[in-house]
Amino acid sequence: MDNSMKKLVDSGYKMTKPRLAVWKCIGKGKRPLSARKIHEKIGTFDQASVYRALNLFESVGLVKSETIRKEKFYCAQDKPHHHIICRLCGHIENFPCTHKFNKHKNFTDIEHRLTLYGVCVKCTQ
Amino acid sequence: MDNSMKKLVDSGYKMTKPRLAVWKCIGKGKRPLSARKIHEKIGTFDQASVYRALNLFESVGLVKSETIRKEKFYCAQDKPHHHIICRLCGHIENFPCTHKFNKHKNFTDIEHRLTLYGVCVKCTQ
DNA sequence: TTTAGTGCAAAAACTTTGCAATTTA
DNA sequence: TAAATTGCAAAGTTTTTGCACTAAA
Repeated sequence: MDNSMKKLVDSGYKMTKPRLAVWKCIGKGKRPLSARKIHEKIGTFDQASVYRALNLFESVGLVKSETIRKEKFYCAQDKPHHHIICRLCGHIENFPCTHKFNKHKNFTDIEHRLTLYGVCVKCTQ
Repeated sequence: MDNSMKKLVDSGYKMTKPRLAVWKCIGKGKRPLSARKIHEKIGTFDQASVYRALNLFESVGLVKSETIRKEKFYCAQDKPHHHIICRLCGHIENFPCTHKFNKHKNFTDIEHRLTLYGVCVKCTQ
C-alpha cells in the first residue's frame, strides 16, 4: 500500500480492490484521464465504483479534476501543474505551474487554474 | 439591430426572435450565464432554440463559454477577460486579462484560459 | 416562395443514487 | 460481526437531434 492509499485509510476509508485499481490507473499516466477512460482501462469493476472512487480521491485531496469537453479529467495531485489541450485532436499534456495569482479584490483564499489551448505538433504536420 | 446582430446577419444567418432574446439576455449581465439560466430568464421559446442560439453565437465569435460545475457559462466576447468563482456559493465575476501565454513547447497558436477560485466577501462574513 | 429556424419530444452522454448483496477491518 | 463498499439498474442533468411546422428575407 503506497503513501497515498495510506492517507485514505488514515482518513477512515477502507482499502478496496476497485479503489486500488483506480489509483494505479491514475498513477501510471502523465496525462489526465476521464472516469470513462479509467473504467475502460481497468476493464473490471462497475463504472459507479470508479466514479465513487474518483469523487472520494478528490474529496481527500488525492486527485484534482478539470472538466474538458463535458468530461471530468483526473490527475494525481502531486506537483502543481496545468494542462495544455490541442484544440484539433483533444490531446492533453501537463505542464508545471510557474505563475502565482494569490490576490484578488473581494476574494480571499485564491487558487488558480490555467489552461492553454493550441495546436499540437501532430496536427500541424 | 445592434452591431453584433448585424455581424450575424452579415454571416448569412437570420435574425429571429429567440436569437434576439438570447442576445439581449447575455448583453445585460457582467457575469457569465448558463443556457439553463438564460432560458429561464427569457421565459418563452424552447430550450433547444436557446442552446442552438448559443452554439451559433459561439461559432461566429459573439460569445465565449466556460464549463463550470458541468454547465457551460456564456459571456459576450468583448474585452479579453477571465473568471473568478467563489468556491462556497458559486458566485462568478469577470476580471480583465493582463497576462500573456503565447508560447509552449510542441504547440502553436496558443490561447489561454485562467480561472481563479476563492471565497467571496459574502461567504467570508 | 424558398430556405433557414423553431418547437416538441425523444435521445445522447456523463454522472449519481437506491438498495440488496458483498467485502473489509 | 458490524459497518463500509460494491454492483446493478434506474434516474438525474445538461445538451443535442430528427422532423414536421413556421417564419424570415
